[in-house]
Amino acid sequence: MNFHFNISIFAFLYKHIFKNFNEMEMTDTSRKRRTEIADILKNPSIGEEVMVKGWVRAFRSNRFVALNDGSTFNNLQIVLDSDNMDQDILKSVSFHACIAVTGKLVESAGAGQAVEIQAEQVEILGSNDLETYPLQPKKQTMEFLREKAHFRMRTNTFSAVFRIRHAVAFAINKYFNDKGFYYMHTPIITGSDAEGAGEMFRVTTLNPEDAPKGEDGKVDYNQDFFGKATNLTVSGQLQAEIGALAMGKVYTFGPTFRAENSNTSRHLAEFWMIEPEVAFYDIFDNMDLAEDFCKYLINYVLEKYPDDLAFLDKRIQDLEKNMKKEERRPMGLIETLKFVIENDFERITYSDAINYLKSSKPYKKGKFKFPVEWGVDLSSEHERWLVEKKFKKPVIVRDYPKDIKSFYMRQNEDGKTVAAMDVLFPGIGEVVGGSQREERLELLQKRMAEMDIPEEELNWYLDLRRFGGTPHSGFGLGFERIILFITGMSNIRDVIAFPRTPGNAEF
RNA sequence: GCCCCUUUAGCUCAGCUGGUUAGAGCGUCGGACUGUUAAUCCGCAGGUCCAAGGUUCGAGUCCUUGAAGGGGCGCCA
Repeated sequence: MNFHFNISIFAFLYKHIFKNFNEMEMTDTSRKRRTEIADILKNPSIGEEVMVKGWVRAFRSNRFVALNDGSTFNNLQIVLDSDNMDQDILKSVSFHACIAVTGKLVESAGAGQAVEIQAEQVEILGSNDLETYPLQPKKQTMEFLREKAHFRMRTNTFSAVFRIRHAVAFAINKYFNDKGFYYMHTPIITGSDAEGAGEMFRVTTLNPEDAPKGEDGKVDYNQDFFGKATNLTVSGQLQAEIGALAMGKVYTFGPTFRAENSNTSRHLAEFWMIEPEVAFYDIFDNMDLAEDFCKYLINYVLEKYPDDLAFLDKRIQDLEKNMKKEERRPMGLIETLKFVIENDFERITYSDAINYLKSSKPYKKGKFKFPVEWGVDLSSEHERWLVEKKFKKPVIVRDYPKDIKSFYMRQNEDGKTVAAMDVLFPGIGEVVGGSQREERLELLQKRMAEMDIPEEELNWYLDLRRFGGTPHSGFGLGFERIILFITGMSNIRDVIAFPRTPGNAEF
């Protein structure tokens, strides 16, 4: 009785829970285990029968399919015997259709690839109607593909970009882990609006059309979800300092939101930022870390993703063929990346920068639009001149005038400057912004008062100085900006899957 | 937020000082093709010239306003 009961339970489970699995086995090609194309190309087992699944990148001569499954930049060639095939299936083998192929892996008879599959069975997993499908097997503009963001990852360019994006994200965690940093998650929703890094997005559950009002007629955020006004984070730095002053070395790596109306190829409203924060580090340790970190990330991609980089490199060269010499990049992509990791970043002070700019040709000829004067922030034309013309490599500028920088930066002995540093890269400008933090309570309080930052909001931050404080430093690195540099793409909207910018939040 | 540019076939573009039925390449579709590498070759189809208003005998072309996209600048990472 018991035995029979168990049997029927099993039959029930099999029938209902494993039903889908059972149905999958009905199709012949699905029964075998699928092999990823990256594995086949890395370690080809000639003569063996394999099954691959992927998307058709090209179909030539009624015979050759270039198949890509995303596991690698490279395609696998499938050879079809079109005469001895179901003609309906053959017709469905079209651009970007999804297919499963079973066949024998053989050495390729043609040039251009080492191995190929002699197809014995082809199954159409997802057909593709080319009369309505927007993508074409040809060069398409970035602007067009941006509008078709749900398809653009199927292209060589974007799949390469997003593989590299993954690689850099992984390398960031590896770098810090190997160096004994702790990965810290700082809040996405913050109750502090004193962070001073830009306009914030309000987070609320109140009905904007019918929000409760206080006696002063203003919205009463005491009745909001958190009992106070809250926003999306613009920086995890202040909270990361809490971590650094307890765990020594920490870093954050998460989304950041800025409601600035910035319309440039270097700004996003939602982007990812890496913020290491280290106890006992001064501004020079901080610069060493920033430089070593940037070089590590670039080197990691050069070592692990050469095929993707080579494609992006060639893509840029093709693009620049029709451009005037002075508009082209001075070096190829891979050449530039190698140059950056093999040379020291130039290190100058803000005052040096002003002097260099004042003795520059464009300054003397009156070509700069913005004033070059001690105390005024460098504008992007000045930064570009320093990086692209004067030094021709990344430049770290430090010791900025205190009046153009944030309240928490450590005041220097001269009484005029703070221990701030920016790392500037060719083509994209500021990639890193950081500083040694002001650890002296009185000086910090004085600075906050001068800049009208209420102490009550940041008492916890001041406590870090009151109780067991120490000198410490950190910086923020724009994740998409470093991806922009490594991939050689020219618009930041093309290195994030679903860009959020003023007036645009599609997908 | 400011300045500049663009908008013509599915995509990328040409279209002269306003003047017949608006063109090309690529793609699609149809055909050929068993060693191709965004294959190639032959053929057909495909257009509310961004929108609204205006000037004119006549507007893809000139003017005004708006929209969308791009580039530069500011703010920053």
